[in-house]
Amino acid sequence: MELIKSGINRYLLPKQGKMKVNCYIYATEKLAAMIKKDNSLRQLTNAASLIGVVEPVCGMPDLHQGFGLPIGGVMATGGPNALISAGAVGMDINCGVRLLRTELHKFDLNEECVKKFVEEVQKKVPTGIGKGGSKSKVHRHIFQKVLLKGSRVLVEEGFGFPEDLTAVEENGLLEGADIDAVSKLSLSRGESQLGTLGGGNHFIELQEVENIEADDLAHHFGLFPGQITVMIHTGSRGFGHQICTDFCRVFLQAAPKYGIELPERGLAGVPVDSPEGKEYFAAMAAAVNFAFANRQLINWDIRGVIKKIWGIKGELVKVVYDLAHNIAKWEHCRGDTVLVHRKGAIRALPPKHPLISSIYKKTGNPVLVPGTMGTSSYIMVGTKAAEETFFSVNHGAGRVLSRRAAWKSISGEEFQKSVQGIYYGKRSYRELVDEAPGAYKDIDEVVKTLADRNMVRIVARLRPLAVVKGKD
DNA sequence: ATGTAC
Repeated sequence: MELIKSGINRYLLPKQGKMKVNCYIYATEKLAAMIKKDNSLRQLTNAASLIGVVEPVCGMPDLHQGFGLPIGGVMATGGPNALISAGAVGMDINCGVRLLRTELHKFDLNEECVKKFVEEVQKKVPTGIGKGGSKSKVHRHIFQKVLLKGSRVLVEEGFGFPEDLTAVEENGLLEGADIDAVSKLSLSRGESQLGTLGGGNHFIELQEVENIEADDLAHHFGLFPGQITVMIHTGSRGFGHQICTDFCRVFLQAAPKYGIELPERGLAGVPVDSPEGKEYFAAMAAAVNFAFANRQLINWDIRGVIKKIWGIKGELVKVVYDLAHNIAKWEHCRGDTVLVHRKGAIRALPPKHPLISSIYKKTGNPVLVPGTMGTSSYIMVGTKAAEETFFSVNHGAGRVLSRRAAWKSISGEEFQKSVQGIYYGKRSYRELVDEAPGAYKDIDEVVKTLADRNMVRIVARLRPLAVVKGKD
């Protein structure tokens, strides 16, 4: 597939065949070469062939093949033919990241309390998939309320502070959720999973601020050099997964009725105003709210751990920000209101944007980009130039090896070397190798791609000290 | 990502 260079770190995949709009891929030369190796460009052109799609379909520098839309894909739809696609949001609805900041400095930590942190978090937060990872401590009536009202419910129930809510995308609530739109199976899978981490790439990481690149912004975000932070990466667990599965089936069956031609099964979509489209949106919103609340509850557990180990009050552990990686939302961009599907992409609103939470009006919303379990994470902010991607930027490093390939090609020795100095508890090579840094692209290069285009500004870099991961 | 498959 031919990519035409089109400005700094940007390639045009021109409209051809059944495509209705152009695609843009954001990559350095090196990253573009990686992106060409899997099926992700084909998937972007398929998305660009859907009815009602708005130009351009975007591929982020961490782009890689997924189900339907690739991970790192952004697809907006609009106008009378606006389509909604469950596959273009992804299986893990509102998979996302929350960052906490403490008043601790790295000099306040020693090896012993870093280990203690991991042990205590493992004790408090259920991890892994299936039964072990699904022992929620909140009552069923809270679960149902959460689906409709988001993370606010947990604050009301005593699992957070009102201040937490102002530091969450959409204040932790996507309006329009409806429990009747959610299958019984989703509800039964979800009700025991609020406050659980999951497996795969989900994690809780203890970090230090290793470098600050924009003093003014870092100061506004409450960050200082050497500071200890905690990053939470998780989503809507089996609840969102089941909703995606349910509606992919519904959409696949309903699409012909609306005269929608599907370039591939994973992109199955229906008009957003159709009964099926409305029902999916209502179910997706419930999963979005579940995931915001999931991170809020884990946040609360971490406050407990920090208090136990360092004696620091929960109020002094603040939320920097919390945002979604997998979501579809109506957003205002370039004089239009469009339904932005982000699948492995983050919203990065520039300063003064009307949708930004008041606390970040002056700076733009913090953009949290996790690295891998062995490499640093980044905090950035979007600029006005991010308008060309519907204010979306890359969400992580992006896989370069599949799980199987990682297991086959990364040796125990290589794995150990790549996570040296990072405490990850009593987890084996076998359990973690598919998350090895070597299975991912170079986060520094990925982040630099959009920074060099001035679509983002780098604020700070966070170095991992310890990580809690679930068993698969 | 995920009761890793219907």
